[in-house]
Amino acid sequence: MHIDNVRQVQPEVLSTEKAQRMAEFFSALSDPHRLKLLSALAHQELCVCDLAAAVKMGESAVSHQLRVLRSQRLVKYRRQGRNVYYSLADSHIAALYREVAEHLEES
Amino acid sequence: MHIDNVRQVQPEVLSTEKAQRMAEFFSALSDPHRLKLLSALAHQELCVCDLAAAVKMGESAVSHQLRVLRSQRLVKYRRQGRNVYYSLADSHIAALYREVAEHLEES
DNA sequence: TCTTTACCTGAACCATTATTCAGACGGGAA
DNA sequence: TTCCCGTCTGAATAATGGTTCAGGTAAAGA
Repeated sequence: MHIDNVRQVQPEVLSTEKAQRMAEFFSALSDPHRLKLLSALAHQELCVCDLAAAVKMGESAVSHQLRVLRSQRLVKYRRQGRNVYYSLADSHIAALYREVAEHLEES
Repeated sequence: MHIDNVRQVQPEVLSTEKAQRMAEFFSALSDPHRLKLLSALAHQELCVCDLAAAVKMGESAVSHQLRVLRSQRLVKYRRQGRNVYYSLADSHIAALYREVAEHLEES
């Protein structure tokens, strides 16, 4: 054990609150079905039933997953008649996607 | 249901394999303790017992979490005598961190 | 060699999360 | 109003993930 190293690093460690918030954000991205939904929405705005058909999931399951994405503000939505149209919330998501894709390409 | 929209989007949807790999990557980042470990390593290289002290976890728990980070190549390590020193694997991690922090700042 | 320190591993237990099903709500059309 | 369609919700079950404990390996020193 090297107490001096520990003391140096301790103030740099993420606070529990920030670590928690960040973990919740990554959790929202840690499911293949949700990533498929996002990749579909990256292309165009879609309503729930179309999303379900595009990624081959039940509509209820899609609705549950969209709630998770909504809770982290990854998607936004608008109601039009009987349909609710979802789309990506902001541009960070696309940048994030590229970063990760790049990391995963490296063998 | 709008079959034309579904047909347009379907080829843009992530393949199951890629979605799976990406989900596993984000899963590795979806735990507050692992994020604390990474934030410590972003500052300097550390051995397991110092990491455990810095983030106030048991050494066994740290070892388990490091295995997850290793499996996604988020960290690398080298043995020196009885100690194993861990550090961040590459520069994408820092960029990723900034992207997410920016997203989370937006209220 | 025997002991100690640092680290890793597997299994058990507990907590969290995903999926499905059934039903409810809300808007539009008859 | 009544019915249908699209969407959401809550509960039950199944699966996944984290922590702890006990034990096991590897390296250094007595």
